[in-house]
Amino acid sequence: MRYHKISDETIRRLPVYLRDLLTLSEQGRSSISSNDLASLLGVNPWQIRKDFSYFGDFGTRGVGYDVENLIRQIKKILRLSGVNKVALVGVGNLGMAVMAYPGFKRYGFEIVAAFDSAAGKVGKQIGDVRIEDVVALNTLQRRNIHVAAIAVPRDAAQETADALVDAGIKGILNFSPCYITVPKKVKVITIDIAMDLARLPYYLPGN
Amino acid sequence: MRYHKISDETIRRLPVYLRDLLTLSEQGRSSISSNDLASLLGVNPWQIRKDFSYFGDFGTRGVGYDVENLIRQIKKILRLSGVNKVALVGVGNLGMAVMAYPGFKRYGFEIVAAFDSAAGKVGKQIGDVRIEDVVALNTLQRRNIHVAAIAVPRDAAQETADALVDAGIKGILNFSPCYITVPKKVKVITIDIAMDLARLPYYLPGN
DNA sequence: CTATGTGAATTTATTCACAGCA
DNA sequence: TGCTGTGAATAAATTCACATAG
Repeated sequence: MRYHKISDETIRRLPVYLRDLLTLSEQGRSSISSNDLASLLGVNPWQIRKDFSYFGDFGTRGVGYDVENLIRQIKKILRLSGVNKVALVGVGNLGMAVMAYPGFKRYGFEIVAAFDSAAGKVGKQIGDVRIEDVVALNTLQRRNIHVAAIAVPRDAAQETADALVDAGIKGILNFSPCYITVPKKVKVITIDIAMDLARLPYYLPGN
Repeated sequence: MRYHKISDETIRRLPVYLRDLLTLSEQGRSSISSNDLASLLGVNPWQIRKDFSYFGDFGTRGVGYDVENLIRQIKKILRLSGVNKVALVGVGNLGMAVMAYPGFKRYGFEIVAAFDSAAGKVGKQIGDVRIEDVVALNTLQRRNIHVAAIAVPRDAAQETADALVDAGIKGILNFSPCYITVPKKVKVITIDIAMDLARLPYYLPGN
């Protein structure tokens, strides 16, 4: 193994590998070849081997990859080993779904705080989390929360992002349908499910 | 303009361009340069010009692009011009959020049917849509619905996809956290928000 | 003089083919 | 022999630079 800068495309694929490896682990599978993993994931075996080769010799030739070891290594690279505390801003329909989404826990994420600006929502209890007023965002730093999800209406997204940056947030998952500007040191990943649906008709047979 | 195969990357960006162009249009803006659009979107101007050049000469040199015309052209390429009827399978937390998501209407999508397997949910009315039993999926073809969203638990995703393919569905937006196998003529786009969150810690400053 | 449109150059990512290890 | 790991080949996407049109 030699040093390589890991490409963003590889980083994008790692969570997908991890997802199915966790499932395999739950099913008691201890080892898997790149071929089998590839057909499970719907990708090419050499893509998987290439991706893995960027950061280590994980496999055993003639055998395959050890599932548990691979999980450990991928988690380490993605920095998913511990628990990642996440704050949510905006507890509307989407925010509620985000809070209820069972997939996060699997990767060590826990939504430990929720904020909204509507007086009617503040104080309400959702599971273990009590909705706080957005003015309390500045408590995030001292509470050791470095990642936040934005699920507010478009017009409030930029000001929410600004407040989060002021509160020391280092990574933002943006569900609002717009581009937000942040300092370079802050990483933003925007998810707009309408954007994905919008490219589906292009691929449909002619009509 | 010459013929080029439009790359998937370009197709992925078109809905993002469209999103902000629609906002500009609502704000009454009639024309915009690639530079201004680029800074609005957080991308490079030449990327925008290159993308647009793949399918037409939309701009006016020295002036910029006509917003309304650009919207019309992008919609035409993405086949978003009319109304796209969408069926939803799985009306849990995520399914409810999908139904309530205001972003779809903007691109001409309308969720006109919803299905669930839980007896307690079947028959319930959500807005204009009455939840139907999944056994009624086979009515989709005659109802002229060609696109469906899957928001069922992982273990039910593949069988749901199979049923949708049998029902003549041509495009699937898969919210379930797994790969699903379908015939080549059917297009699947998988959205797993946990996958996006999972690569965020990688980009955070070292800890 | 401004801003588009596009070949050419560069960079990045994917695919291949096979050497090398268990 | 089976499957990984990886240089080399190929393909694809991005960036540049500038000719061209309004």
